[in-house]
Amino acid sequence: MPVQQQRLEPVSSSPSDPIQRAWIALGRISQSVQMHVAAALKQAKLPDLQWYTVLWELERAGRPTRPKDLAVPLFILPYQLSRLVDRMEKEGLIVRIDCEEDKRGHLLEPTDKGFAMRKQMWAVYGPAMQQAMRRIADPEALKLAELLYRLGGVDNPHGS
Amino acid sequence: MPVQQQRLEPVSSSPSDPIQRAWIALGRISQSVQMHVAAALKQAKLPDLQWYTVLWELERAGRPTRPKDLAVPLFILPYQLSRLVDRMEKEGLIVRIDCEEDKRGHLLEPTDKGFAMRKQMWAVYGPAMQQAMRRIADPEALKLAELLYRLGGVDNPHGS
DNA sequence: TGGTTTTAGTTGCATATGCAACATATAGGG
DNA sequence: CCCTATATGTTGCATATGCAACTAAAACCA
Repeated sequence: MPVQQQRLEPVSSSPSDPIQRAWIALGRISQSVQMHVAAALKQAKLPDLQWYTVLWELERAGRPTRPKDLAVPLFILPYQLSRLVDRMEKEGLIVRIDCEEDKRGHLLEPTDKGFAMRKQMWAVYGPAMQQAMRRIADPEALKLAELLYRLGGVDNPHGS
Repeated sequence: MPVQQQRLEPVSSSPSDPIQRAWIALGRISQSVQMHVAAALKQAKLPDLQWYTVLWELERAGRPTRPKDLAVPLFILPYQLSRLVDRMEKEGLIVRIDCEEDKRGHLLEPTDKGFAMRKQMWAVYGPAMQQAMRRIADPEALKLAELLYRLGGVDNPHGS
């Protein structure tokens, strides 16, 4: 056992009440609004939000993109993305094309059907998001985003 | 088709930029902090956060509780809870006991092992939450919780 | 009371997921 | 150049999940 200890502090302190309240609120409310949008998409017989995000990232990139470059913005593990791409390719929304520079991987690109699907999904997604967020006004929304990004340690989220 | 229209407005408007920013921040940051805590529990070879929440709600209730009364605070569907209870019962953390008043259902109660497990999980969960939330101070956390609850339409969350 | 509707909870089945192991290609170092 | 280490994706298998169909008890109601 250590003979000397610099300070006497609790080894691992319990979160303060405000922190716990924020934590709980974050879990509950994010789940609630996510479910609202997910339900809207399902009711419209459209694919999952994740599919939208893939299509959107590919469209935003504006060129064929490597899975590994998608994995980061999507917060997704490689094997998860691999199967997600499988399903989306099977539905004809994206295609895997050979990558000349690195024969291990490939490039992903939306098909025309993929572009169309993203638009179609946005027609449901947008209004559902609006509805889910209807209780806060724009200035509060900005404040909320700012606090969240500070919490997440993101410095400059305005660019993307 | 309608002969007269009161106003000329887009049928379903796109969310404003601040709303979209808040939406995206909410999704990303909540996922990020949740994953942080989930990883800490997994690394400690402890069960999922959901198990904690079940144990905690049962402990908080202070008496045997019906699944249907848990489903609401847990934001969980009946069939999900049914299987969650299966697994937790198999691990000896909770028990199903017969309900005299309503023979359809039963009551859930933590075992001693269940109580112990909740404490043990909190020893990891608490510090992990602290760590995940370390970037915001208490006053900001309160502001965040307030904004989130307003967004979710919850009036008085201070009680629970 | 007898019949219908609701509520509480479970389950069969198809699909999705996590994890660890795998295949293959590139990069790095003597 | 060869040998090892690392990076990029994929996959077998066990487990978890969503959905719809199901059982059974309670509530309603005529």
